[in-house]
Formats: sequence, structure tokens, C-alpha cells
Amino acid sequence: MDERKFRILQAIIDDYILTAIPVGSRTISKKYETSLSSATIRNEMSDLEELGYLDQPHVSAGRVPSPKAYRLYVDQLLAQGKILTANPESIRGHFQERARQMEDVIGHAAQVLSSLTHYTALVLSPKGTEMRIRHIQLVPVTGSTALLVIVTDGGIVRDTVIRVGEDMDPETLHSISRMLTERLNGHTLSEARGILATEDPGQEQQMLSGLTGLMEAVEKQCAQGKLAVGGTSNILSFPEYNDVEKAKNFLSLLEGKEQLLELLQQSGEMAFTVRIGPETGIPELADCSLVTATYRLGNSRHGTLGVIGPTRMHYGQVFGVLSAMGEQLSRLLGQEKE
Amino acid sequence: MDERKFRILQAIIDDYILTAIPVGSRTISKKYETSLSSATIRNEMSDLEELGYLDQPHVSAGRVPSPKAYRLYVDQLLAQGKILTANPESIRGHFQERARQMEDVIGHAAQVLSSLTHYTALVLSPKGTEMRIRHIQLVPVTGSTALLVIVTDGGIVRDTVIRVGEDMDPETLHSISRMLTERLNGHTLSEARGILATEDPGQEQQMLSGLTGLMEAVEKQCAQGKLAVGGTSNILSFPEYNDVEKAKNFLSLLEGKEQLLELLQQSGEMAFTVRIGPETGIPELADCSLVTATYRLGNSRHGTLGVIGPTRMHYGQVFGVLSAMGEQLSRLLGQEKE
DNA sequence: TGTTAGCACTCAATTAAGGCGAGTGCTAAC
DNA sequence: GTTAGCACTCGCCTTAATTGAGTGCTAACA
Repeated sequence: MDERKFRILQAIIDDYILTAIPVGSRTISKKYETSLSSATIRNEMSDLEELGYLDQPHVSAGRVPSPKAYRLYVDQLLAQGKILTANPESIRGHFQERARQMEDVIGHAAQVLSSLTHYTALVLSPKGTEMRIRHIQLVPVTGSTALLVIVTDGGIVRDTVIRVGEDMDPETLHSISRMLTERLNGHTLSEARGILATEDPGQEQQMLSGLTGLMEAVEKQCAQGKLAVGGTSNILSFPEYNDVEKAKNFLSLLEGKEQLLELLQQSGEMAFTVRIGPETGIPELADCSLVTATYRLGNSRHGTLGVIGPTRMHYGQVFGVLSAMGEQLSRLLGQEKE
Repeated sequence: MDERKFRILQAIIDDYILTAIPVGSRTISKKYETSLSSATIRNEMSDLEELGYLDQPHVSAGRVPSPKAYRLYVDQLLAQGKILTANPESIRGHFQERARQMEDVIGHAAQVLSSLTHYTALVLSPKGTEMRIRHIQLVPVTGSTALLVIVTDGGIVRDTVIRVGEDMDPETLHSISRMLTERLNGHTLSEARGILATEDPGQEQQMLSGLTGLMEAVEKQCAQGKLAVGGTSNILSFPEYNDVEKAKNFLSLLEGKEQLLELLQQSGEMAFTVRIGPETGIPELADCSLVTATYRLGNSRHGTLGVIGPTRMHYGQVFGVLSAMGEQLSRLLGQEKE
């Protein structure tokens, strides 16, 4: 694979990303490599196909980049590191409103991300279990029920109605709350259960035994962060999804969030993760790419944001927008809650 | 419009709802009105078209019911009142898990509703402003910020980070919370602001003046309930939306929830509201129908649930499922939070 | 040895034409 | 008022012809 082949491959990918139509040798020789004849390009393209970088939809059509080609393209893009971060100002403009609940921010971010990229956007909040408990409060609801509110440094985590004994007046609940807060403050949710289980104070034993089980449930519910999806309909703009059947499969996938969560959580803590077509492991996404990035709140907690589009995605632009948005999210969410 | 015409019209609608292909005179004479010849049916159909109940896609196609026809059909369905409530047991089965946050229930309900009807489902929670305050709690977050948690009989309404003076230790916040709770308990959110504004205790004046403005913001944010959408992709199953462009418009409409909210809030407190095609007032829904129903929590608060499908919707079934689901929702949400 | 011009060939996509068939409207007879 | 009969319409499907973008291969050239 010499340098000229690479240049030609790059030209093919660029052109295909722009037009979505298979690109022929003549196009390259006219628009990109004007010093070479189409016949020469043809020979090179033939080689590139043999190497597995190009596919041919049918014999008399142009060439289409294979997943392997995109992989090379993306790796090279990331390696040279000149990702032009999208104008952070323009993104900040979308967020001028008051900071609100995390879920609102997440949802809003997904919408902005999708409208900036014209792809489908995913934003995943940090895992609840990684958040540190700031305060626990039992709030009386009726005589025999109370609301358990757990406040963490990331905002509210969970509120669940629990049954308490009949004799719990608001003041008793408050003192229990204070006790719990004292004991669990600064710990993560996943630690909390263990602490409650080991330290048994005897006094409110009955009360606490119920809580231990409850913490387990809370922990489980928070094991994965909240997921927001934006720009679902964007995918329909692309000729790849002109087929209604395909579009429906894609949308169904987005509705069942479990699979998406799994997919997003696979991407580690790297700056960018790119999964191209088959690399996603999901048949419905065979001709989609998923680009994810990470944003951080403090040291340990991190969330994920990503974009799903056709494999011929405008990767460069997406990298830029993702990194700018990640920065913005870190600022927004880290800011007031920390 | 004699009785026979009506029977024939009904047969046409039934058949079209089932098949989505224009129905011809012969079909009716063979499947529904076997005692009449196709020619007779033809004459009747011609009359029905003149009356505005039938449309003809083109001269050599069968007839298609007009919105006016569906309107008649639905009105008659509702008038005779024999709505067969779908098996409530089967619906309850989908909800066996522990009661959780209202938003979760709403979202889950939308999913169940869509999977039962195969249409797109909408569930709107009761307006926050109609909920009665049960408890107000200021929870310390950092030295200078606190989380304002308002608990209502419908569960948590809102939590917002607010700035408080540097000197607010947890105990002070708690006593303020207790004071606020005492004063506002039992009132709705919309009343709360007025109460805070008039009764000025002087003591924590500075604190409260901030809160008044805050309550206004909270009230505004809660002016409309939470909206959950389910089964977005279902619409793509119908031949009416085989056109990708149309499908995209529809999906975009669902994404921008403002218009949906408006639409849902128009439907008053009647048991059922049906808006057929043009009656929705939204071009994108020109060949959709929206059926909504109401569920109640207690006396005053009510939420809305609805279904969007093609105008040739299976109205009877939808009525049944909606009423069963409404009942179930009333029970689920009213139950533990009341 | 690499590059280029030329040419035959392939095949999807577009267009045109023809036939089919479902369905109608009208008329005349019952 | 109902029905049988018949001519007519027109969307849809199939088939055939045409077009054109693009390829592979070969031979000539630098």
C-alpha cells in the first residue's frame, strides 16, 4: 500500500461521504488526482479492492469504501490529532437557560447534538452508583409511607416510596435521616449497602433492615445512567435508510434502550471510540457507525455521548462537535452540583 | 340517509380499516350484504359519495371512507356505549413491578399502550400545578447551595439547586423547611406563590424573597405535565406511511413535544376525545387520528393518555384498551402516593 | 515498468408499451 | 327499487428497449 494508493482511497472516501453514490475512476481523475488518467486510477482501485478496502455494489458501478477503509480513514484522522473543535461559543448559546435537573440537561444535550450533526445523538449520564451521597432524607407522605430521597453530588438520584411503621412522626424520620446522612455522606451508592449491612446499631434495627434491601434496589436501578436520545428522525434523511423496513428496524432499536446502553457502556474511557458497521455487533446497525466520546465530572465519574449515523459519516465534523459538547457538558453538570 | 346506506357505509369502513385497500361494490355484496347485488351497492355508494362520506382515489378504484365517515362511525360507536373494556388483567400483568417514580410509570404505560394497540402512544401526567404540596425540604449540597425538593401527593415534583447564604447550616435549612412545609402543606403549587408573597414573616425575609421568585419558576416548569411517547416506530408498519418523507415529518412532530402537548391539552376532561385527520389541525397528521382518554387521580387532578394511528384506526379496540389502561393508571398512581 | 488510450462488455436505472383487472357509471329489463 | 349487462377508465404489473456510467483488458507509448 503505497502513498498514492492511500491518497486515492482517501479521495474515494471523501467523495462517497459527500455524495453517497459509488465513485468511479473518472470522478477521481477529474476531481482529485488530475495528473493521473482514469485508467491508472482504475488499476489502483482494482488493487485497493483486492486489498479489501473497496467494494463494488455491482460490476458496472463505481467503488464504495468498505468498513476496513473507514477504519483506516478514522484511525489516521485520530492519529494526526488535528481535530478542529467546533466553536464552543455556538454550543454554549444553546444552553443559556438556567441549569436544571441532570435529566433535562442530558435530554437537551441530545437534541442539540443531533441538530448540530444531523445524525442521531445519544447522551448517557454518569452511572448513579459512582455518585457520592451528600444527603439522605426521609420525607413523610402519609402516615405509613415515606419518600426516600437520596441526594448525590450529581443531583437527585432516586426517590422511592417506602413503607414505614405507623409510629413514625416527621421528627423521627428527620432524625433517622440525619443519622443516615452522617453515616453515608461521602460514600458511593455501591458502598452504602455494605456499610448499612455491617454496622448494625440495634436501635432502629427494624427500620434499617428494610433500608438495606431498599438500597440494593436503588443501587440496581442506578447501575446504569439515564439515556437520552435525540434526532431519531434524522436517520431518515439518508438514502441508506430510504427503505422503510430498514428504517423501522433502526427505530425499534432506538426504542428498546437496553441494547443501546450496552453499546454505550462498552466504550471505555477513551477520548473517542468509533465502531464502524459490523464492529457494532448489531445487525440493524450493519451500515451505521457509532462514534462516542466521554465527558467527565470530577475525577471518577464520567458519562458518554455519541452519535449514530451512516458509515459514510462526516467523521471529522463529528469528532469536533463531540469534543466541544463534551467539554460543555462537563462544565454544565460539574458546575453547580459539585 | 336511510338505514341501509348506513349499514353499507359501516361495512365499507370496517373493511377498509382491516385491509387499507379501497373497497369496491363487489366486495361489499359478497362479504357483507349478500342479499344485494353489486349494482345496488354501487348505486348506494354513489349516493354516499355525493353525501361526502366516501372518496374515490381515482375513477376505477374502490371507495375510501372520508373523515366525515369516520366521524359518523366513531360517534355512533361512542353513542351506543358498548365499549368492551380490554381485559384489565392482561394490562395489570405488564405492571407487576414495584411502584416507582411517576415518570417511570408514565413511560412504561406509553410502551405498554403502544404494544397493545400497535399504534403510537402518548401518556401525559397530570399538571404539576394541580398537585398538593405535602412537604418541602431544603437539602444542603455545598456550603452555599441547596437543593429545593418539593414533594407532592403525586410524588416528587421538582428539585432545583438554589443559592443560599453562606451561613446556612443543615439545621437552619431544616427549620426553614419545616416552616415552609407547615405553611404550604395542602396547597397547590399555583397557590403557593401567592401565599409566600402575602404572608411575610420578616424573619427569614431575605431567604423567602428568593423563594418566591423560585416558586414562580417551578410553577412555570410544572405548568404542563410530563409527556411520554411510546411505539414511535409503529407508524411505519402502516402502508399510509410507506413514504419516507411523510414518515420523517411524522417523527419530527413527535420529537418536538410542544405541539403534542398542545394537542393533548386541548382534549378536555371527557372520557374520550377523537380527532380525525384534518380535525387535528396539524398538516402532518392529515391522515392520522388521535384518540385520547383521561385518567384521574383523586378529584381534581387528571392526566391524559392517547393513541395516534392512521385514520383507519381500529377505533373500537383502541377505546377498550384506553379505558382499561386509564383505570390501571389511576390505580397505580393514585394508590401509594395519595 | 508504469502510464495511458481505446474498446468491448456489463448491468442498474430509466422509459415506453402493452395487457390485465378491479371497479365504475349507465342503460335497459324485470 | 333491484339487477344484469356492457362499455369504459385507469392504476398496476410485466416486458422490452434504451441509456449511460463504469469496468477490465489489451496494446501502445514514454
